[in-house]
Amino acid sequence: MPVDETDEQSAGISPTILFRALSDELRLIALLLIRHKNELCVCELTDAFEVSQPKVSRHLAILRDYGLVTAERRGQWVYYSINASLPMWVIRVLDETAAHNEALIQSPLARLRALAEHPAPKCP
Amino acid sequence: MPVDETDEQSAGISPTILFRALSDELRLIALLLIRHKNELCVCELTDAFEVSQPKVSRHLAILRDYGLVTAERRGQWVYYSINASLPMWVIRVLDETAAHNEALIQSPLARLRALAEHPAPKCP
DNA sequence: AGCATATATATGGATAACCGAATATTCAAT
DNA sequence: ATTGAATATTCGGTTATCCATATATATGCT
Repeated sequence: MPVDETDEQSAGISPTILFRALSDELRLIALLLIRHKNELCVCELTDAFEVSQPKVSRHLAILRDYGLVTAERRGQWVYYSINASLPMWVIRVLDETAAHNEALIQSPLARLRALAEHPAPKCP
Repeated sequence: MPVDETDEQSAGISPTILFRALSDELRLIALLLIRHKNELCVCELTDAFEVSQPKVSRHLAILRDYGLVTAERRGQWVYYSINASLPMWVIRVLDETAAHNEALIQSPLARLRALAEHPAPKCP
């Protein structure tokens, strides 16, 4: 289990914690997707990754415990966004990573878009 | 437009691997110190961290295996430097981290400087 | 109330990461 | 060749991480 993030906001995240969060591919890509789409709910990410829902939920919980994302419940869905109080350098690390590794998020992003289209997604 | 023709260099490091390398505090600080000082040998880092030599050596081996640093033997010493063929975005991630977390490297850096001074260091 | 959907958590087990201590290797100098 | 210093590697053990499965909670609808 992660860490005790007692402070709700603006806590300068420790670099070691940040990089540990990013060291898992699903967490990294999820973060980049969330940053790219502004917000995403669990079922969208579950579809995007084609993995089990508990797996996505667990990793999102880690990102939340680390203070990287915030969760907002809206109806039956829980939407995750980048924590607005993250220091800018963390955002720059994310964007730098995204900008030079487009292939990373490519297929899950394509799946996200496909779901937004025709096949009547169950999530939104 | 793709940039890498010389595939011997410009080793595109996987973001996941990069962040895993940085997720250990000793490795992260060692990397930042090496970047700051241009090159460092094992005994200097061992003194800077005040930990055992095998521990430093093991972590440097990981950084080397991941392609983040290169090692050059000079006499009895082995000097580690940042891998010159790392993509720029990786360097920017490192510098961004260093610039906004000065406290991280503070004490080992002070110890490095102290060693460069009076007490006749054994390494250099 | 009762059912369906979305999300979260708990459990047990496999694998990986890290560590300290001991041992190897490599080089320089006698 | 032997010694000593610097570095690298191996070994056993502990802890952390990840996973799949099962179950729990929460919301919405009828």
